[in-house]
Amino acid sequence: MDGDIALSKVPGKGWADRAVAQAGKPVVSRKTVGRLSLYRRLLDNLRGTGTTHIYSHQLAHLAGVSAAQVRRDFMVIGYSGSPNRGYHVDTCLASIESLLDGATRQDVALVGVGRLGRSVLAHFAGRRPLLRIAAGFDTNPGVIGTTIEGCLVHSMDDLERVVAEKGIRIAILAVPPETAQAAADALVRSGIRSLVDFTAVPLHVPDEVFVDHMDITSALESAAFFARQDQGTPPMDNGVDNGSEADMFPMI
Amino acid sequence: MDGDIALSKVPGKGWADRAVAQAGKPVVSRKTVGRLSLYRRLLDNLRGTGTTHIYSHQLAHLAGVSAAQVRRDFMVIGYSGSPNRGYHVDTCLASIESLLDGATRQDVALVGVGRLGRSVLAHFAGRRPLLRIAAGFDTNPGVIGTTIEGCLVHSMDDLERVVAEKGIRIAILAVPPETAQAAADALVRSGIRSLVDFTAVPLHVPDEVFVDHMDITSALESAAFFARQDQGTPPMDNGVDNGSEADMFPMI
DNA sequence: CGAACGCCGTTACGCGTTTCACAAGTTACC
DNA sequence: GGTAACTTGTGAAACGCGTAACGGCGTTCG
Ligand SMILES: NC(=O)c1ccc[n+]([C@@H]2O[C@H](COP(=O)([O-])OP(=O)(O)OC[C@H]3O[C@@H](n4cnc5c(N)ncnc54)[C@H](O)[C@@H]3O)[C@@H](O)[C@H]2O)c1
Ligand SMILES: NC(=O)c1ccc[n+]([C@@H]2O[C@H](COP(=O)([O-])OP(=O)(O)OC[C@H]3O[C@@H](n4cnc5c(N)ncnc54)[C@H](O)[C@@H]3O)[C@@H](O)[C@H]2O)c1
Repeated sequence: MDGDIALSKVPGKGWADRAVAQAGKPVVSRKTVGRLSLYRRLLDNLRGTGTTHIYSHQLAHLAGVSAAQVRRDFMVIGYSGSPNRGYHVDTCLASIESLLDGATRQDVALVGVGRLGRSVLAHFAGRRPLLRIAAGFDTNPGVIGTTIEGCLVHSMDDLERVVAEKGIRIAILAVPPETAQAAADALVRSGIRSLVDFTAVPLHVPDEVFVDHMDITSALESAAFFARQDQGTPPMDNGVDNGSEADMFPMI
Repeated sequence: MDGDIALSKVPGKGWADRAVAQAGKPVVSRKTVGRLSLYRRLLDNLRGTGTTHIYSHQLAHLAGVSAAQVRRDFMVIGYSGSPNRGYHVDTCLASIESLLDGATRQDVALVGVGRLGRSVLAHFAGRRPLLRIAAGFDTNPGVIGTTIEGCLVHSMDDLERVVAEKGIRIAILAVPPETAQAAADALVRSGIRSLVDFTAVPLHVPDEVFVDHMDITSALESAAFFARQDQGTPPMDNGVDNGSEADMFPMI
């Protein structure tokens, strides 16, 4: 895997690494994007409950991060809340979504429509209008041609053609480990830009391609290792920062 | 001194962050454990090909990390290779496994035996003798009582009892998001120590419990975000460190 | 035989991220 | 009006972690 270092593009040197780059394009690290995605879900749920404003430490508590982290993340994307009302849920949400979702819809390819693939498919079906799993690919003749959760499964032979036709730039890889690298190669050839990989194999792809490795094996083995240690989660956890533990949620 | 100036060397908190703790128990970071799990799989495959020795830069290439990283990781766990032969696959593997696997078998509980749960089950079935998914739990009456991949599915009502009986300290959480926190609470009550969470919800558990969050939604949204950026993963990749790019694999 | 090479172990360093801490602002209440 | 109690925003320290670099040591070849 490629670790999880951020992606800052430092052109010169010192430079304003945080905040917005001059071209309006904010430079956001990988981890920050992941948290923003989480904040978005939380705020979305929150809006359903009629909440209109929220403080950083409240959102932090929901997200399981520190309050300073929340404020910093919002600073990175250039969103400001009122000093005493906290963050306005609607505008905050809009600000995050304008960054995470693009202006146009992005289609995703799912390579390997097995158990895991189907689970992912079901989970994402119709959840984000601007992020749609638009095509499946497999080698199993029994699956090719069928439509699962509104997603048509193609043959792997058609991968490059379909990906090009639909302008797909994101792929989810859920094939058996042995065929993972070959499938990744095919995806790269067809011009993929981002890859979410579920195989246990570290893929070799060009540096321009973003890869996120969801290594379930490592996760479980890590869990097993730390289950034997005295303490579970040594590093960061709930930063109280300010405010009491009690009456955390009067919330308007 | 490390950073810039020796400011606070307070023994209470600064502490020896790296290296081994004095009690022979190595202090290994979460990320290092994850990489060791990866090395282990790679070395295991490698052994199948008859390879007996491997250099740090070769293993690094396979794992997609830098050679210095591999050497440091092995230093952390106290394994040394021969200066000129590289690392001996068998002994290295034994060293990693003695750290990752414990002395005794660890049983794992799978909570939520749906599509995702079944996929995980199939993936781990009989793969690690010392890490076994020993019990499933679900609320669906159609699933309770059945045996899937050699794993008997119990009712959620029996969770605390079965977990206690089997001495389970590790759990995989794959239930619908709405019920995730309640299931986590039940697991914590029954004395769980580690949790691999697949729901999109940030769980609130005591600090002693290790939690690894596999957030597929964030992963995909991050992938979508970076697919729109100009470059994908610019920073470090293949650490050449030394040695040429060509003839990377003469290998014995 | 010795010198040059290649790899390992280790230490020091640098970078990215997180947290601390405080100025500035806003509201509410006396 | 004044002040007390909250916020947010943000510079700067602290921290975690990966990388560069150097010494050491076997091997190999001149
Ligand atoms: N299930 C997990 O939780 C888990 C954990 C770790 C890793 N993984 C990995 O995820 C992958 C998928 O797991 P799964 O449970 O869905 O397996 P699965 O066997 O149910 O599904 C694999 C699918 O890939 C298809 N396929 C096979 N070869 C292919 C190829 N060359 N090109 C395209 N499609 C191909 C198969 O037809 C099948 O539909 C596996 O690599 C597994 O190791 C899964
Ligand atoms: N599938 C993915 O890739 C993906 C991605 C992100 C998140 N998730 C999450 O993973 C979870 C499982 O996904 P899935 O596709 O397997 O869903 P699923 O519906 O196929 O399986 C859920 C299982 O949990 C059981 N269940 C329901 N309530 C329960 C309870 N209170 N206690 C115990 N078991 C209960 C159900 O009977 C079912 O068997 C979901 O929360 C989903 O959001 C999955």
